[in-house]
Amino acid sequence: MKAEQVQAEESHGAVGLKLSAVIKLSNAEIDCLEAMQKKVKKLSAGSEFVREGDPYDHSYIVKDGWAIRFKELSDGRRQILNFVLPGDFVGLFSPLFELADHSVAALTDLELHPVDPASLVEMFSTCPRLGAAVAWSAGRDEAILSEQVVRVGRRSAYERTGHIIVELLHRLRLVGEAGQKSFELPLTQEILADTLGLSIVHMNRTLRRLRENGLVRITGDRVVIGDLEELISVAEFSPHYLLPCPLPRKTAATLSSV
Amino acid sequence: MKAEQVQAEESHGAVGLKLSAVIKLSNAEIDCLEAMQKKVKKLSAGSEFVREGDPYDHSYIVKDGWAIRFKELSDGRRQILNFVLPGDFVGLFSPLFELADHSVAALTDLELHPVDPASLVEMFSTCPRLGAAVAWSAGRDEAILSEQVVRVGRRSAYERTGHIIVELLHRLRLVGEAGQKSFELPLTQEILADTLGLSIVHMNRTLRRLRENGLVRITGDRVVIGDLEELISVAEFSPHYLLPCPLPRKTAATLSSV
DNA sequence: GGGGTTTTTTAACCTATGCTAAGATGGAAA
DNA sequence: TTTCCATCTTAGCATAGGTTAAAAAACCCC
Repeated sequence: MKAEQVQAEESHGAVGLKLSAVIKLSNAEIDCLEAMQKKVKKLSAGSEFVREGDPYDHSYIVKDGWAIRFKELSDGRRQILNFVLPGDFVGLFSPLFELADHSVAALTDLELHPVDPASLVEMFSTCPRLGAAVAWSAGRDEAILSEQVVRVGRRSAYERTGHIIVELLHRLRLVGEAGQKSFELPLTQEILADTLGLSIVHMNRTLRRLRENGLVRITGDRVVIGDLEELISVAEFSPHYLLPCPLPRKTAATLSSV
Repeated sequence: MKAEQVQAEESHGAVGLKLSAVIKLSNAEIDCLEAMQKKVKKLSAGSEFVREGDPYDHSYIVKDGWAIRFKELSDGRRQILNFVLPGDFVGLFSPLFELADHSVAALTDLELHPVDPASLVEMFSTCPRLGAAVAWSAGRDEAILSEQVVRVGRRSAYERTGHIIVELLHRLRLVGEAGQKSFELPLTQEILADTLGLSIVHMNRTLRRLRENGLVRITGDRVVIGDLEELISVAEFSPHYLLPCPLPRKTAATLSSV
């Protein structure tokens, strides 16, 4: 944990860690990134800080903690769209919309950096390479959402569960929050069920099966993966939608000409 | 059909129609939009023009026809992520990625405008308001994908089917391709099933039920909605994630200062 | 450290949806 | 016209996953 902390500091927060996997950050870009992380807003676990149908105000960068983006139906059914982890953006495009199309709630105590639209626009024009990295992050979020559609639409409960665990492992590793085969998972089985489109009871059955097969053990709020290779194979997990690929040459050339 | 054609011409293609619902296009912006629609690439129905795992090359604007974005699992299961309609962008962010994370195939004969990354970047810097409208379109695509997660994760087969029909009605209306309660639907029940995460047989059963209840009738490749209010209510459909809202005042102010 | 709340776990039973199979329909090609 | 192939439709049966209920375990808060 200490080592992770230090590395995070050196990389200017979780978001710095994430983006520096895409571009090597210059000093100007580091300054720009730091400028966006001046303010800190603290929220406690459970607070719903974006509500579907309400007017948007800010975008945020998550400094620390977990959140969920979700939608609810009138009879109480809830679908979680995605987990929001340290280094993630919340509502990056929101300045372009009048009203929020989904809600966001803190799963743990949360530290956010509010980012106002003007400084975002400025960032895109003064640091285009950094802007491209941020846009990469937005594109990756969309890829994660796509994978969520496949998970929920075409995979069995067993496959879904394995798949999201491996996804979280990869995403958390990138921001220095996971070991080789384990990580903190600060959420209940109900939350998992609402993410994977399952009932709580079947979620529990499925986790038991994964445990009995030696693939994954969840104790308290920690996940330990017993057989990662087998899990990846069962879930048919391919990490390429998550990987930070350094900007393609062509794109880099285009941008640096600005 | 004639009237629609004419309106589309006046608005500089389906994409012009869509974006002009967000910002009133200036002459400079119209020129910029036209410049992106110089080239036309024609593809015939069934051709898979983006393949998961292949390197990306272009972004496209759809001039005419339908396509699907989808992913496949190794045993043949397929999940369609979204339909691509006239006026939509394909792979807007793709220049930022090395490899495609999903495939795209033409459902009908297709006319595309290839857009090269350099002219996109230029568009964002020379016509920021147009850029904002394009970003709005990207954000809306993400909202559509979110709704797809909810559909597939938490709605019944009956609700899912009603919901996507109303969504398509709205999306097509915006680009002048749907009447008040009917539109062309150039796809098989298999495609619908792969969109909604259902088996073909159950898709058929569900459509029969909608027909028997007088909500929707699909004949050949045309959808006619019998009772739109009831359909919206059954599906718990709310259009706000699709609506073109003129850019919020604050955002417009921020952008025009650039 | 005890009482209350939330979460997990299990069992028994039920249903929406999947699967297999086979006939009907319809359009394209020859 | 006839043939062929894809698509649609229906029937009958199978099952993954939902529901209800209730006990056990874990977690809080005084």
